[in-house]
Amino acid sequence: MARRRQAVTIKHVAADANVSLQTVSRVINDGSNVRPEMKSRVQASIDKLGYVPSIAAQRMSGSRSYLILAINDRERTIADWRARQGTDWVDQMLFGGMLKCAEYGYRLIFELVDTHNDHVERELQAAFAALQPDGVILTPPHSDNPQIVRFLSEQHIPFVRIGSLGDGGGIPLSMDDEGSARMATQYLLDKGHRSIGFIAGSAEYSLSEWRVAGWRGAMAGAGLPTDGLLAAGDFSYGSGERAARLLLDRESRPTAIVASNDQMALATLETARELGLVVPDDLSLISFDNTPLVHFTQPPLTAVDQPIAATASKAVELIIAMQKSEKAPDALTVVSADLVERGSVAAGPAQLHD
Amino acid sequence: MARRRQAVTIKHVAADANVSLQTVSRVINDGSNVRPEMKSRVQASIDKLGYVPSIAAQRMSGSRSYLILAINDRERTIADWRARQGTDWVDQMLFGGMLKCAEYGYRLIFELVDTHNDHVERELQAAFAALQPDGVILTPPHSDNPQIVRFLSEQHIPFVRIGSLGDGGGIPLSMDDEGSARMATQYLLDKGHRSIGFIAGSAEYSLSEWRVAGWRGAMAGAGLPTDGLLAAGDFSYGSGERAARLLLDRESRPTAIVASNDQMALATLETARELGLVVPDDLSLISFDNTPLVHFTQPPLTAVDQPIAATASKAVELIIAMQKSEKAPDALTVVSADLVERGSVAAGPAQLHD
DNA sequence: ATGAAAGCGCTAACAG
DNA sequence: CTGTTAGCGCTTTCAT
Repeated sequence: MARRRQAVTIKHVAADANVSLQTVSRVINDGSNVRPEMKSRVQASIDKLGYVPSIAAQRMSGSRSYLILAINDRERTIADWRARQGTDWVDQMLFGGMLKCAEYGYRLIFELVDTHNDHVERELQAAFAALQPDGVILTPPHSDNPQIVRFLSEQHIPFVRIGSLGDGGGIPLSMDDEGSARMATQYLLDKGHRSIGFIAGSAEYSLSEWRVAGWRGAMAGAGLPTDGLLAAGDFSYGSGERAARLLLDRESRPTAIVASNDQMALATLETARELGLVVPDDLSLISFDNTPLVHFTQPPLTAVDQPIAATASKAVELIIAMQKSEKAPDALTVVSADLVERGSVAAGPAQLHD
Repeated sequence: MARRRQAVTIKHVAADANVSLQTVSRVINDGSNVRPEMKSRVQASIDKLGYVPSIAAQRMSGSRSYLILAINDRERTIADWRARQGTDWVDQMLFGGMLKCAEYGYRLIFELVDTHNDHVERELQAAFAALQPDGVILTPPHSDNPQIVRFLSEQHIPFVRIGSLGDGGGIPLSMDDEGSARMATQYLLDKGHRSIGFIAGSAEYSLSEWRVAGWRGAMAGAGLPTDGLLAAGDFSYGSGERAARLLLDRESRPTAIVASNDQMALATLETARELGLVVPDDLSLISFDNTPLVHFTQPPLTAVDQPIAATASKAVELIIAMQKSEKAPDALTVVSADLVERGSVAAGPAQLHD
């Protein structure tokens, strides 16, 4: 390969505009301390020559790298890719994160990291040494991984922790899991349901307990008990089956169930069918996440839409803002979720008896 | 932000191993012209210090950037992301491309580019100036965009053109569209079908016509006519509906249909239902792509699996190989596709009359 | 408000 | 086989 050189560099621009390199650099960056007329002259040369700075050179000179690392769980991500069940977490991360990056001239780089791994720090160190990103987006369950959080804190780099309360550094960013679960439960209560089961997600994810808390809160608010209505799951289809069976085999089974993700909702749907229950007539069902499969079930699932794209977009904004201001936002940032009504919820007993 | 420096650089390694920078550099790279004992001494220091080279510095010094650009169509990609129908093209590209990159210490950067845009060249130029990638993966319809191909040729950089025959430069890489369509058609012929309709994809994609050619070839091989059995589509659901109606409203309707992608197959399925036809009893159906939705239809769709991950992986391999060898492979590389049998194909008339 | 000089981490080119 | 030198493109000092 021939030794590649930059086609047009800051030198060309400087020569064309008849100014020093420094002035061009100032115009490219904050633009302070440059007379307006100089600025426009330089800008004209930049446009004329189609100059775009090399991020490698920018990074080399101790400035920004314009790279943001989005770190996801390797095991889970690869499993999802392999399964081809339509889980679109990665897509939505890109949708929100990448497009927002593009607005600011940044690039998003995806990185898969094993949580269950002694070498996490080593892995991260390698990625950092190679890329020197300006910021990092952490997704669950990494957001609460102490090793990762400690490492990032030491780097003195802005990092956003999605689905974490943020103790130990970094910028916490929540999708309002508790509020969403409360909303979904309240929605069922309003429809006349009184006995509402809940299938929890993996305890490895903090958001799992928040969702449980939201459901508990709504039930308590309506003066209803939750005994025997909570079943543990781990986000997998199999765990959803077991949890659904546990809830539905009871003498007085719930008339509605909220599942902590779509896979477990799908399992619940299937289990209900096996038990001869019709959704939504005999059992109302709300799922979490709103991945593509909710469109294709029979009936389509009413679901809490996890605003992944909006959250990723927000994460990028927070990182870029913090890079400039040097300080993190003082409050927890929350991106709220919506409930998408489809066909898996019917009126409950209380409403039917009206 | 404090001025960030590399924690451990080539200098530290050189000092630790008591050799020159150059020797360390040699060990990092090809490793030629270094005595084994030196090499292992240097390697020991590298491991001890956890040294990883900065790609920015490597790029600056005129070497590789270890960055590969995967270019996708902006409009279509964003539409898919927004629709959340489970199209997993991007995921599978990452699955194959990113993991293969990681094996070689490269990174994959996703880039969205508008095909229908006068500024394509400008867009590409900007991405190149900023990142200076070592190679590019082009996906349809960009693979046959003359402006893009010309620009990349001028960059003297290896680039792979997925779904293109490759006139005008670059490394062509095919998913064997013609062969797959022939295989799917032959599969239906073997099942006893004689009247097999075909719904074509957008003419903007070369692969659309290859798929048609495969179908034609199989039909011709069986001595069967294709008159009136070809319907045009553009990969959208709506176009699939129109095409299906055209084929199924005929006096003597086909007993089987091959659709050029899943969305159009889904539309065909729905159209058949509206016409009171049962799939697969009254109509057999094979779709192309094998995106997640095929699992969720009623019945699940028998489909040609587009090996996107394998293709992306191959693309990365080709780029890296070419970077080293300086020369492109002499023949068209083909990644072959499989037919995944599900529930949308039944025996046709010829077999039933046996 | 502008310019000049130094250096980031690495490798190509050239010596030895 | 190994070391030295120069320079990639840019930004940070530091002058003016």
